Amino acid sequence: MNYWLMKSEPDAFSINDLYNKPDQTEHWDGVRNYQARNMMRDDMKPGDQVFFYHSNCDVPGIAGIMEVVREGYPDFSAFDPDDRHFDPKSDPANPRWMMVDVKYVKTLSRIISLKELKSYPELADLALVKRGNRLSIMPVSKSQWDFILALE
DNA sequence: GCCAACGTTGGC
DNA sequence: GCCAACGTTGGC
Repeated sequence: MNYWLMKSEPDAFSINDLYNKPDQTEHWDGVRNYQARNMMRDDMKPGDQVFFYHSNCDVPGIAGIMEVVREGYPDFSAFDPDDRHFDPKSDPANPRWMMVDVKYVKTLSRIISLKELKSYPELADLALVKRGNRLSIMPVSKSQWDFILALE
């Protein structure tokens, strides 16, 4: 099993929004970055555990946990001219962008803030805390995962 | 294949 | 709202 962290702006889609979805499941559409796409296409499998990270908000940090329930498949929002993430270069016959489905697992009892995550030497290698990192999906090691969970 | 221009991300 | 970081685009 693998572990991940996925970012979302809570104004657009938060852990509460996921909680309120039918079956508490949603497709993670709109990712338009090749590195992140490759991880969803090649590496994320049902059963993988994922931190839900709230970005670009008052207190950026880890807000909850979700689980991958469907492996990578074409991101159909790329085919919709009315969608914010429409990409005319993504051909339905040869889709450029992929997504996975995720299911709500739990909301943490508190937000574990970016500021706090940066303060632990144990997490120095976590891509999230590296300067300038903008990846919206990143791998988390088992030891990092366990360490962060123990902070709650 | 280089690289300047441009757009986006996301913390602060 | 600012701006550093950085990915993408497109002219050459």
